[in-house]
Amino acid sequence: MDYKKLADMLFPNITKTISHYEETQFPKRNLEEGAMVTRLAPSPTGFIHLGNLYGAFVDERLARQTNGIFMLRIEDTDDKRKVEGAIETIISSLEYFDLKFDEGVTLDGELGNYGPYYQSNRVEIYQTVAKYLVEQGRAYPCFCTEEELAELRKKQEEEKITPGYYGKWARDRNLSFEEIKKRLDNNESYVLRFKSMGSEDNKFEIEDAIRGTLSMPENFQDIVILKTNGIPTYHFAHVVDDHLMRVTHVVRGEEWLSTLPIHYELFKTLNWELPVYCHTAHMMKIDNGVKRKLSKRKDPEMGLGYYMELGYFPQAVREYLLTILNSNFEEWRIANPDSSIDDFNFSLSKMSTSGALFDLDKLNDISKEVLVKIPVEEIYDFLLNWAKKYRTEIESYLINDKEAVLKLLSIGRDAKKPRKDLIYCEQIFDFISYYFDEYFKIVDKNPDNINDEEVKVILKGYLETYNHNDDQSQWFEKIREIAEQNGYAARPKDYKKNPEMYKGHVGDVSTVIRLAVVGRASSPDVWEIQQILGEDKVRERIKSVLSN
RNA sequence: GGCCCAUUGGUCAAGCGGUUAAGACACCGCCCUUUCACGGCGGUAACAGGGGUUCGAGUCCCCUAUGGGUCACCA
Repeated sequence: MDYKKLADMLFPNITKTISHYEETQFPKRNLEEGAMVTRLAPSPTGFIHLGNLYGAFVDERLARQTNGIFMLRIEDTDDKRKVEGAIETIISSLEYFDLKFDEGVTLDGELGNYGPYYQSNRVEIYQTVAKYLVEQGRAYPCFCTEEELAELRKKQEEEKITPGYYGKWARDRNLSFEEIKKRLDNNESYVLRFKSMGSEDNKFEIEDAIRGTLSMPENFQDIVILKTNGIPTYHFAHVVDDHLMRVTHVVRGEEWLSTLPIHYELFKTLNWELPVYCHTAHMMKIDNGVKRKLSKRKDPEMGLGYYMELGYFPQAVREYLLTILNSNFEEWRIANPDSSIDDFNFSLSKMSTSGALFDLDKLNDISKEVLVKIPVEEIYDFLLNWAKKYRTEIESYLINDKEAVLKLLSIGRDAKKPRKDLIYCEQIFDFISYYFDEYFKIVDKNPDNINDEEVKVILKGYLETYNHNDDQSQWFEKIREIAEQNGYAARPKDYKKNPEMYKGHVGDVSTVIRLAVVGRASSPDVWEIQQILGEDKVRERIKSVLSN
């Protein structure tokens, strides 16, 4: 068989060679020693979840840490899956979480010299490589129809042998030139298959930067590399692109592990250097007591949009991700509470190989720690931006009462043991919403030992003695007096010693006041809140309860 | 079903042949305290099971179980 002739017949329009691309168009990158080139290569299905962010974060850390390149390539080789606006969603979601690309697809065009960065625009490149494989006798056209393949599979399953297109089952593997020409002239459609030389019985070893040495069987399937429409499959595009784009580290989910032998054989056949593979564990979710992989269909709350709508801070999410990404991060953080995460030495070998369950409690806890270190002005700005996008009805409140909001957010923050109340925007607004009359509402109940009559007595006394200019201790002294006058212990300790002597203690009294002013049984310091509310609002709220 | 990967408390996880098997989150209790939050102290709770190898096994080997992944002209 004259493979050269076959190649020319199959690809008459392909005139460039691989070395043209390797030497002229996509030469080796001139980066410093050890610089890693990573890529995020999503398909534009429009949905991006926490697991994707997890993987993207690995890419980003690696590139950032080594002064390498982090690029975005769109794997749009399957138009059935294309979703309108998906790319915008992907880019803006990642941007929200502070993941910025050095190269590749951006919101306004493409950046970098190794493009195009849409795989659909790289067809000529793939075909050039495919043509080479045909010339080498390592790729051939296959005219089998879907039905024929289904039948083949059925037969193989009945005989209980490994299904697939390989060896003697590869019907079109040894078609003669004339036969192929005849079918081509006949306009029959075909796919291009890779001719595998591997054997199921042979094993090979490969290093994975996360998992260590892997032992896998060789690939032996004649996989499709170009589909009927001339577009490559993932396997082929991955090998060609990551080689030509000079990617050094391929970070991807563990679902790719089982196709690694295919990629391995492709790289070897083309005599290209293998990238370092990094197969990450999946992020899992607990569902009816069982752990399972995150699913885009079943787990919309795992979508990044969910966190953006609730207004989680990117710093918090990044920090959380890092704790599950690298097991020593938390200890490092405790030792270096004020360092930037850029100073943390992220390491692939410290990554877990089993899937982590997403833990919202932990995220929230980390978020509290992170937010307490962010200046209130910054929190305010973030909150406002969030409101502009997701809660337009509260935007004007935040703007009109900016000073008050800043103060509300600051209560108890700069103490030696600062309060850690703030987690995410939705929660933050709820936390301060009592300030706004339109949102103020009494939601909790008075203590059981205090009936409505008693409540009025207490509030009446409070209103009569209230002086907005009292300092905090003067103010609380008065509350103690009210407590005592009405049969409550002025100090909780007294009450604990002799509970039968009192109706309750000063805490009960202040709860009544807190409820009238803030609307909730739990809140930061009432005196501070009152100072922010202003005298009129305080008196109004007390009066309103009294008049009920 | 074949192949591949995984398996330490409720969760995330240290651990690389000898440890009282760390730590964090969650939970519970106590303390601080006018509530809450913060903080402090303490507590419950784990090596999936069975065989080996070894003086000694969470750590090495084998089997089983469980979970996950993958077996497309999807990525």
